[in-house]
Amino acid sequence: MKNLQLYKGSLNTIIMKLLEENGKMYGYEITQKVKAITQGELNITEGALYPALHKLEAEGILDVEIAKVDNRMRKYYKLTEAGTKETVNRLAELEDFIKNMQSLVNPKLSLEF
Amino acid sequence: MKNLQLYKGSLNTIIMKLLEENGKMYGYEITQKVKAITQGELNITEGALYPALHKLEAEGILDVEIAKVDNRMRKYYKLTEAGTKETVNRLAELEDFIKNMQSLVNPKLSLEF
DNA sequence: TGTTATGTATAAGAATCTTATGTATATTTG
DNA sequence: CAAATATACATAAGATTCTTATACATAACA
Repeated sequence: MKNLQLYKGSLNTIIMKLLEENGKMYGYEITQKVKAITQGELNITEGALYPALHKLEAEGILDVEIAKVDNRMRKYYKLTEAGTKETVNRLAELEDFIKNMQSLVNPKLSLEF
Repeated sequence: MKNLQLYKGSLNTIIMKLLEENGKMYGYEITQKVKAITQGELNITEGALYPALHKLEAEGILDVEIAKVDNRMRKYYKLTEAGTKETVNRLAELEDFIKNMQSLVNPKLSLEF
């Protein structure tokens, strides 16, 4: 993941959300999708992505399915049942995180909520 | 910092923002303030806080001033000039980060902006 | 008098990331 | 057509940030 310390710890949540939305994706596709959505601001590095995918697979969050397209290997990942449930939690945690950060950074605004 | 991986990398920004707002604060005060603002959700641990403060001081972001209150030591930290400037950048980065995360997590919503 | 609160500090280890490198095929460009 | 870029996966070394545990010391409370 390129750019900022702030993104530390958010990669798993990003991966899981994208898979929840798109059914299945392969690694390179995830990097391109994130780059597109953030208009080039966030570039996930392979050194961060692939170990993260392998770990999520080992934890039973993701399933993998190997394919060959244009003579090149692709590893499609998708959420397992457990992974789908866990994604709900992660997204709730992310929402709380964002709310807390906004409260910290913009205390006046948070009084209105 | 207790709780979630998500908060990784956000501690420096939190510290700097609180100091920008409150002029000067000491370590323990920061932990209590954060706990109060997040309604107990975010508990900064000493093992994270003190090394972070020392590093920010070494980087010239913070100045320290030692005081003795009720026979107990306090180290008051405040932003240096450079620190004040840097805080503006960090807060802008945090805003971008939050926007990007919201785009990733709620793509439909982001289309409306 | 023991526990909790206040206050700072560090060390060992875990987790996550960057940077660099490696392998391989396909496509584009000069 | 050769070189560069894009596609696609992978890992290893090192940096950074955090958790957990421990340490020291005073004040307040039960």
